[in-house]
Amino acid sequence: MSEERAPFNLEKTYNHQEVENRWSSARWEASGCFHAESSRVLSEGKTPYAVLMPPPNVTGSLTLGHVLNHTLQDIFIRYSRMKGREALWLPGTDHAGIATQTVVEKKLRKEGVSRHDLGRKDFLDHVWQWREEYGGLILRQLRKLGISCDWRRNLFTMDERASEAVINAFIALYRDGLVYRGTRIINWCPVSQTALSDEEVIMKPRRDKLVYVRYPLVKRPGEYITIATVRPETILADVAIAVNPADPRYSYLVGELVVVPVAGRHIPVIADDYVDIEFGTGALKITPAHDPNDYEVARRHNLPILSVVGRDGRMTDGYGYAGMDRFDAREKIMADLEERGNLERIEEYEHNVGYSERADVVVEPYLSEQWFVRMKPLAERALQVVNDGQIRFHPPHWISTYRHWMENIQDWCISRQLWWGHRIPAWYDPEGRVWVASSYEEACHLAGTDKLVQDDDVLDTWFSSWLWPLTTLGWTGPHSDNDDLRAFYPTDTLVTGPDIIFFWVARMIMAGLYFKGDVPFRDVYFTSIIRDMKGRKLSKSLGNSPDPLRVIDIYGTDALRFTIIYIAPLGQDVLFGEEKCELGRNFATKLWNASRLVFMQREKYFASPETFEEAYQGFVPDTGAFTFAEEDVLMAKYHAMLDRYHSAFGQFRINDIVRNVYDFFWGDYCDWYLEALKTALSVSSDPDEARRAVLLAVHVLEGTLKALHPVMPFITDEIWHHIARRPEESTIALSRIPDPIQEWLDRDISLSLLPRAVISEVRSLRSLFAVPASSTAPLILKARDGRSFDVFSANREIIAAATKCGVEIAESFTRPEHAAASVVEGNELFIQLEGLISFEKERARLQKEIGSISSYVTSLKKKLSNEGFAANAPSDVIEKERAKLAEAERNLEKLTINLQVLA
RNA sequence: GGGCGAUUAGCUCAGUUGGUUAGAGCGCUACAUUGACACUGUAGAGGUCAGAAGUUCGAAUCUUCUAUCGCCCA
Repeated sequence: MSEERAPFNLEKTYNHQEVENRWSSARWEASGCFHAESSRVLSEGKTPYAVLMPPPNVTGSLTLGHVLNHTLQDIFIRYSRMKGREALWLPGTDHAGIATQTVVEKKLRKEGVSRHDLGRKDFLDHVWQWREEYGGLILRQLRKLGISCDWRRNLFTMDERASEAVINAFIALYRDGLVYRGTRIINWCPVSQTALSDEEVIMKPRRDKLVYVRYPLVKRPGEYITIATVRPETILADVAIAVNPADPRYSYLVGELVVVPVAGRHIPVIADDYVDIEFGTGALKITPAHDPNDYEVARRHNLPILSVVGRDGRMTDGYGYAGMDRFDAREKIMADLEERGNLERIEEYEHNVGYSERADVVVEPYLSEQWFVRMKPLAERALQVVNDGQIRFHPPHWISTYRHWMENIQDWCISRQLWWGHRIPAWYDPEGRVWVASSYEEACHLAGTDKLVQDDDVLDTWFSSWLWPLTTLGWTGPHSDNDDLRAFYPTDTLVTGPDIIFFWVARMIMAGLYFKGDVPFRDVYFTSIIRDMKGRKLSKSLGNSPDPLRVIDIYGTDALRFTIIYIAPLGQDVLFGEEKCELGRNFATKLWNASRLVFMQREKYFASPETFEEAYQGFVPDTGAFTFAEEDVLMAKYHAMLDRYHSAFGQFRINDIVRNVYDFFWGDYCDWYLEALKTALSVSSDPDEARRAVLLAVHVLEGTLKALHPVMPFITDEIWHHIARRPEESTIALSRIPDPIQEWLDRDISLSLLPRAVISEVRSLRSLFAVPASSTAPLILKARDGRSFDVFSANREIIAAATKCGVEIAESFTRPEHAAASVVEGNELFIQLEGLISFEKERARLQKEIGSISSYVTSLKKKLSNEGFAANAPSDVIEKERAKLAEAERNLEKLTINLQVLA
């Protein structure tokens, strides 16, 4: 326990690097302040709050997307912790099957070795070694963000515990008939040489050639059917020509045979509703091995299946193209078709083509035997819980996207022809029968033989990710139970990008319901997509993605966190440019300097830290002790800020939170209150009064620091440690954020706002008449009534300092000559500017002012005399309009008199 | 083709259930540098809220259509 004596004030200038290093995550982590315990929920009755970190890919490095996502999660977690909940943030990383295997293979290739040279076991050793060396990068970078996870619970999807869960989940689904093995056309990546799920295929527009090809009719010499295709190389695998049965152009040909160009085979003309009469020529070639729709047509018509493209994307046909790349074969076959007279014409054609997400090559629809998860039974309940609000989406419009996907869901291809991943727990006996078991021994026992061979394939990485809400809490299979699960499942808020709503969010909901019988989380916050200033997606190839670590070096973590939240409204894309971080940096500097001012005043009026702390400890703001109007305004604005703050959290409007605190602190606290405080202290002759004023300033500063802490954790902890001497290991993160007090919210501060209004008006007039800033002008205030008079009197010095005027508060009416005059809520003010103003100018100004107020009065009168308005508008609205009118008329009258006096 | 979203000041965006003479930040203009802060302060200019029609006493806000842009799914 080191008791560090905090200096009584802050350094002159704010140095974010020094402060952020001092409160680095490492230090927070060392104190264990971010650890959560199930016992505090189960035995001490604390309310749990849990967040699952979407596990970043181990091959990844920090992007702005991570910054936004993790800052949001940290804000939720820190806020909940500061509300007194047992806050658990579960971190981890994802083994990213294809990406990681690709990275390691590339590295080995440089050393001249292929994974096949090494063999499966040695290759996997290399992957693990790579992961040990480089896989921690992303987590180290995340720590720079100051995020407050319980790092003890860090989980990797390939860890033993997580792997056990994956295997047991697979087995349970298999036994329930929800996992099956089947022959299907799947998305094949010829580069990674593995199957992909539909979600791993990115549709991209591509300019291709639509080739019109003539198929001669066997029994009608000289006649032919023309089809249009973008994949002429698959002509070699055609098994039929299909037409729509309702298409009169072709109905007479159904049942006849045509000759496949180049191949020379005879294939039938068939009729099927699937064919679109409008598209191309209305006749469609059927190539079941290379198109999923054609595959279905072929099955309906009992047609054979021919394949001409292999696993590596090269041709495998028997017509002389074998070994050629599929795209080269396409060119060659077009030339050959032309030579043989089968080519009718070629059109330019733009269409969407599927690309492999990782390898970025055109995926090949490929017929093969794979493992699938039957999705329909899982999707029904998963859709239900979102429809009935057991899980809420923020913003809610994502529900429609989710619903649409769930209602049209296809089975999930989960096998991957990779080595890095969870190997499928299925063994084949010599007869080819499959045995699914948790181990070889168990499989032998089931099969009654030890001559078993394990399936070579591994499971899709998302097959482990969909169990994340369970595995992070120690679940290893359907019968798992432990304190963490009991305390923290279901978790509370999931923060993720809408791009993985199907990949991950939907599947976690399915898994949670299926394996645990309950939803995995209550609220899903979908983050904004970050783009560059031109609105383009951030990408490595465009070179338009700023390196967050560099931005942090320049502006500071707090500044980056603040800025990205400030500019990222719920559910909207964000245009980010580094220089926007000036906003956050400037705010951090403002916070620092304002605190320094407050601490300077504290130093002036309190003899020592001890005397201050003693007074501060029992301090409660008391309206009776206020000496100037801004103290009253401050407290009302402060509580209004807290009120909006907490309700914004309830509504997941995180960017409202920062705007709210920013506006309060900069606008009210600094611009108005601190300026008034400086004057009040300088003219005060009562040290007790001065001390009370300083205590209030610190009180509101501390509350604001707490409210800001979830967004700017470093600077707030630093300043908080200067409010009172606190042990080094104590942290603002474990303090409580104040709640608004109703009494302050209800308080009418309209009188206390009068000095502000007068100050603004005088400043505006001074500026309008170009009164030199150096000259002091006499200002006469004529109060509307006794209460206004009292407020002006009590704040005379403050008004004088803020306006650089000698202020006289007049009781009797003495209209001065040579003055600029104005009215503020019925109170008249005159700035004597003899020799300084032109009467012409003042007259013109007054006339303009009177003109605009008159038209305002007219519009208000019109509104109020409208019968419909009187009959339908709520009474408080009518009251408000009446008050506006009365006010405007009063001002109008006084301005008119002023004009008459001038004239 | 289907679905979702956007369109408010030069730029980037707030504007929560309809009740403002429509706001902020940046940029711009003018003024202000020895007491917290130029990463600042004060004042100011700048908008027929994409267009049209409708609902309503009242529309940036609700409805319909149109235009432009973006995303997702065929």
